[in-house]
Amino acid sequence: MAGEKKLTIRDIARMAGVSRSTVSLALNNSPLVNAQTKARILRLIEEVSYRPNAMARGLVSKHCGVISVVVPPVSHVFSDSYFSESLSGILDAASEVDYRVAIETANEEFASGRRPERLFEERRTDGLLAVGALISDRYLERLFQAGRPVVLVNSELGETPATIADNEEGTVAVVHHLVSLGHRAIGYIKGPDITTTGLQRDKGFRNGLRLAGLPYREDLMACGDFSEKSGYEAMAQILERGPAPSAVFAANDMMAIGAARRLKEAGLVVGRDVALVGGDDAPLARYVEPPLTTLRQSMYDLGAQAARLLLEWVGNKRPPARRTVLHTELVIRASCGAARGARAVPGL
Amino acid sequence: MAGEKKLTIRDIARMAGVSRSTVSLALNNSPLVNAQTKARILRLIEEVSYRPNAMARGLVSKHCGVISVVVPPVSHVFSDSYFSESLSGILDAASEVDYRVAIETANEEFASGRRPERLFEERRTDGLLAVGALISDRYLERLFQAGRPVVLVNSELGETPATIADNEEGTVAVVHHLVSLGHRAIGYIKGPDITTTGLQRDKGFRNGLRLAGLPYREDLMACGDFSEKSGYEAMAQILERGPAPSAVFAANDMMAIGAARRLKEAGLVVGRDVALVGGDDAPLARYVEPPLTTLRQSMYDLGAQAARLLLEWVGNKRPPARRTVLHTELVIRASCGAARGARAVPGL
DNA sequence: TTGTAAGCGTTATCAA
DNA sequence: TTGATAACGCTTACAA
Repeated sequence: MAGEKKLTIRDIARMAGVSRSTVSLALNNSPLVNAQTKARILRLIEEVSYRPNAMARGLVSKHCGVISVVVPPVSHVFSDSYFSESLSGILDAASEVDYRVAIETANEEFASGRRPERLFEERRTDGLLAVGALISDRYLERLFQAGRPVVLVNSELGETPATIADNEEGTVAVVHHLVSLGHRAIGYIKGPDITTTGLQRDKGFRNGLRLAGLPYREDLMACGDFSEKSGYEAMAQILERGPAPSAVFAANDMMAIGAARRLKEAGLVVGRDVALVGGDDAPLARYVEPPLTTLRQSMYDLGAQAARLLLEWVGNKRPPARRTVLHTELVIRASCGAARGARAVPGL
Repeated sequence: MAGEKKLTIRDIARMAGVSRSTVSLALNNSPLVNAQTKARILRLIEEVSYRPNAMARGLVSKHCGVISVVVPPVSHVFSDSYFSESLSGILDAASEVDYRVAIETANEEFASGRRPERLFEERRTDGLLAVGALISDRYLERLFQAGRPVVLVNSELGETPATIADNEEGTVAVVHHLVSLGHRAIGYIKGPDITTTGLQRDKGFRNGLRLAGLPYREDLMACGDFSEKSGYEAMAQILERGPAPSAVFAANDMMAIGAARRLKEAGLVVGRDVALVGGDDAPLARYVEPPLTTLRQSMYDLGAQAARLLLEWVGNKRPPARRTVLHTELVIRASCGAARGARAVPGL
């Protein structure tokens, strides 16, 4: 449509009556160019709306202005607030420094086919962010040790730089809260051992019991995989073994919601007969009936912070501090039994 | 770490004892190179794991291997299945042809600052996908008319190529279903007029009533903006005006959930006293109590299909057919009153 | 079928 | 302070 063909730095140089390098210097805001000349060139550039070619720039500078976010290959991965919120944080942090964000799905051949290293080798990305990596994702450590800029969002993997939430401390607080409400037999739906969050919350749960002088009861525990279904099944197992505990802690909200479904089937009313606590503060948590008490970790902040670390690294060529820890927060809602004096927060 | 410095096409040429252009031809699978030579070169490339520099390639080919997805600037945009599912579809379609996907947030200055045109001019993207664009997003038409590859996901904007769902027909089916259950007074929570989906469902609702020989009753209608809160408030308005209708259609699931909250406050039981239907089949729809009957549109498919169209366009340099229409599906769950003989689908 | 050479649009080096 | 000129790593006519 637009009859004009693409302008290059040559055209600008000619139009401004200077050389290409002068234009380049002006463009990159170098102090080596006369302020007046610079202003004149920049004005011209604005007028004719010239845009430097990013690929030509990148060819020389060795930077492409893109960071990549690796997410698990689940089809509805972004429906999970865990990922969607961290992505929002990442996008905001990247746009602050005019970087673009690309998404990579970690399908089966991703690690085995050395896709991440290819991304770097082909110069398609300047750095990698992995959200909710599993401890089996060794390729991330491999990348880090090869000197690639990599930051983990909410997981720990050896020395690889990461942002994490203090889920262990938070879970101690969860137990403390339940105990303070008078609960002594606390059911536990454990998260997967291959996730940092699962491990952290497990440690916290056990510590919490210890601090309260309560025993860790295997008969009240069952394992899940963070899915709703697994929470339902874990709850079923626990109920089969004996009388229902007066309180249940599930390592995340989806499992808590599954557990609630099973409890309801057993004729128990969550919030009255059984106190229930989950984790993550998923959007769903406030819509279920009753609204779910949960251990909130701000995935938005974890994502944004990780992106900032990564971008700094890319800029400085020097890895940042190994870990950044953000705080979790216990959000008390009706599922915990407001009647017993707990501070309740409305569902919406 | 790795002591070896980056290999270039020169190195490969030297090692293989051929010229650079031969390597290039082999790399691009050209028929102009001897099959044996090609095989030998490719084997060598594999052995030494040489990776062509994408930016150098792009500088010549004028393609960067990236398409961009524009999403609204809402912080939790990906928590909305509408966006997250379409993104999954887009990712899968892009990976089929080894393209990468970048995310762009359409914040205030996005359109006014001509960000999208910059992306193209700076050669940072090969094409644009807009998910759930508003009819006020005129910049998308502008881009299309300037010859830029743009495809809309689930919206219509002049001649711009798009994939859409047949929400109008689907909504006619919704009304038909409610009428067949015996409902005559159907409450209506209307979606925003600036969205294609809102308009489609509005047309469908009116058509459905007309086909059933029922009047469109202003007193049973209120407008929302697709948010849970707006659904709650719209329902409140309708209830203030008179006796509750026996059925309510809300133009999307979040508004339906808000409406359910208000109905519950009014002492009405959804699925028994009032039939409720939403739209989108959000993940939440099956978790609320009772599970929500909804008009499903597969955002995954809409996204994937749009991405395929876009990528074809980028490849061929020729715009695809103007529109692709995918079907919606009425998913019947308990909120519609299984007791009246409707086919019920379990909540999970 | 293969090699030579001329770009692609920048940045960076080094004189002037 | 500015201007030639040489990279950057690849593709593609064109020649051999």
